Amino acid sequence: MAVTIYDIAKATGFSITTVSKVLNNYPDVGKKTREKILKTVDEMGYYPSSYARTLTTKKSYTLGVIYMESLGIGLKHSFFSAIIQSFKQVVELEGYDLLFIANKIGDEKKSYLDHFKYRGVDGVVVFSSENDDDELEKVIESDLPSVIVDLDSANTNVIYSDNYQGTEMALKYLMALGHKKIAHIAGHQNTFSGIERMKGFLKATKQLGIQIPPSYIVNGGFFSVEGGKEAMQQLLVLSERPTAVFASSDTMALGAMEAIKEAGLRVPEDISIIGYDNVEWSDYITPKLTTVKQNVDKIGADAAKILLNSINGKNASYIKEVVPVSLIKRDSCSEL
Amino acid sequence: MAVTIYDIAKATGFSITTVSKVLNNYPDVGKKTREKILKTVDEMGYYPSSYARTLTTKKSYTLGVIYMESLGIGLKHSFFSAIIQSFKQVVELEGYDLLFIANKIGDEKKSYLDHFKYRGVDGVVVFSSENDDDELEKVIESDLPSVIVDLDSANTNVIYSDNYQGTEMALKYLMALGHKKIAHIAGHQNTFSGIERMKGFLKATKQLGIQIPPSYIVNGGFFSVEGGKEAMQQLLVLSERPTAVFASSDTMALGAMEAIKEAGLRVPEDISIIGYDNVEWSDYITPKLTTVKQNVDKIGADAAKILLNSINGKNASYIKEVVPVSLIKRDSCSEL
DNA sequence: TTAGAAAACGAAAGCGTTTTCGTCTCTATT
DNA sequence: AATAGAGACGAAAACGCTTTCGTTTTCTAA
Repeated sequence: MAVTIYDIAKATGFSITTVSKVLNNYPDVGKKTREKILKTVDEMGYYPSSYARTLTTKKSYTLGVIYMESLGIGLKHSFFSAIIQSFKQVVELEGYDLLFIANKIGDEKKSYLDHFKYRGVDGVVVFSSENDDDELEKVIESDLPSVIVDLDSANTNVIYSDNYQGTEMALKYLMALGHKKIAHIAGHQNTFSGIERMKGFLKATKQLGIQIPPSYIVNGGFFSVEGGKEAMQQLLVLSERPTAVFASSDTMALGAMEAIKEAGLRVPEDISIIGYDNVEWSDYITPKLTTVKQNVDKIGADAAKILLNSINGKNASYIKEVVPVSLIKRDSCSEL
Repeated sequence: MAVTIYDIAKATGFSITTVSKVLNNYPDVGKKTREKILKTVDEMGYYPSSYARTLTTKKSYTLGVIYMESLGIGLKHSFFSAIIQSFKQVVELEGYDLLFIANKIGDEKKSYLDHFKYRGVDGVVVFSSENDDDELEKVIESDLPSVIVDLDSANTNVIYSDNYQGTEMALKYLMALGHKKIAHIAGHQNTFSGIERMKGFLKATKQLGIQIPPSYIVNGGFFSVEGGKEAMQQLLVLSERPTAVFASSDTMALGAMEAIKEAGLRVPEDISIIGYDNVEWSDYITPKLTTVKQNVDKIGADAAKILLNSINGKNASYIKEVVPVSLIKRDSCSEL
């Protein structure tokens, strides 16, 4: 059907070897020959077959991507889609395409790893905050170059935001405003960022010398608005109500704000709120949400660079990169 | 490196033909043979090479996806990422993987079409609202099966929301509330949805028998918050101010709301606002935004089905599917 | 003019599959 | 006992490319 290297050879009168050579910029081919072949390639609309090529070279210029859909968010989560976007932009420069796979081949359910090997990807990037996934673990421990975003692991390259710095910044800011009764709406504890931010909260709070009663730490579930709302309601009925709340995500912060409003209180006058993520709409809600911003562009781009280096054998050992975050001060916090 | 069909053949003492046959469920192989081979396949951790397989079968079980990044939104746009998500889920069932390509191979910039052919994809899905893209046109007009989302074309399968129905519903709703002075903040007119909603507005408004002065139609740019705000500001200085505004997107509606607030007016008491898209945060802002919801899940899933049918030669001619929308009534509109 | 070096080119093997068609061995039928 | 047919299996070609290594041609210098 499509025109092959043989057609070009026949049309030009040279051998397929020579055609292949000009296609791959080999030096040992005459100038006139090269020009003639190139011209014919163009005229006949020839393009090589990536399959045939990969079959012999063992290099597919394809990167596998996994993202966790288990929470039902997946691509819709702007945190991930933004990272993927910037990731894609840098790998493109090197000629790599992205393959989103299903974890089944044909009829049988196959593991991600098997599927990636089947597809012959050169490397894998995984976007996931979720701990303890067997399939994931197999990919990480395999010899396939990989980088994993927003999760820690000793067995491959990792990159994630500095959750400790983030919580600490938030806490310091709140304390600078005079708050001492600070509560934490935690993200799900099966999630890397949920755990880290919780730990960060505990640590920073100790360092900064403020006492946090256990009742000030409530679980907000899977980073949902509803979860944040319910968590806040628990906080609201406390005899000694917190004056500020640090939520592990903007969605939960939003839920918390709703709960506060429904209780007839105001943000930030009665209770200050600080979120995490700086999602698109955090600047649009009322009051505008003060939040910790993750550097998604840098995370995506650096993840790409790490993976590319790993593929090219330039990484001696596994890289662990922790990306700084920044505090976006808006209107949801006020002085006590 | 990896174990091939030859290794299985050698280990079991059968020929590669027979091995291949059991792998592909051919009937002419003995029961014991089949079992033995299957066992060895499992033990040796064999998986076929998709490249070798595709090379002979011409079937890659790979679908190309294009989405427009020109507006700088791309994957981040929740409208697209939600559709991709549901699209992916149905094609996965048939064993297809998704390939996100760059529009270059190696060093040279190549067209999407060339790249898709190079990669040997079985079909292409394009997510784009943008008219007049040359590269896109080439893909659409090619013999590659394709489906295009949120854009109209006579040369391939298309699927999009019923923008006429959407605008009409919005307008009727506004009129039922007593509004007659209704303005439109239009989306960019190089965009399919921008154009369609504008046309829909004109048409419905005529049918419903209300007069709209030209000054009531303002351009909101590329569906940005900023653009919506500026557009609203133009509306605000009119001698006869509209009492309701239909914006072509939630983002622009949000911008409009900001402009109104800054002008010291209130939504919906002074001006009613209705958006389009039902983005995640439209339920979270104050007041909660009344908006037209697109059925993204259905769009994605049906796009997948259409493409799959097209690949399997089941579509006699090109399909055009228009998906109904629904009106989400919230708090940003009130009776006049 | 000629030997040797450099430049151009091609033959062939190999990559890992699928698939057609042929061969061989049974079993069942007459 | 002979034979037709079914059941199992394998040889070999084909898919489209890359790459090594050898061969031929052309050029340079003595």
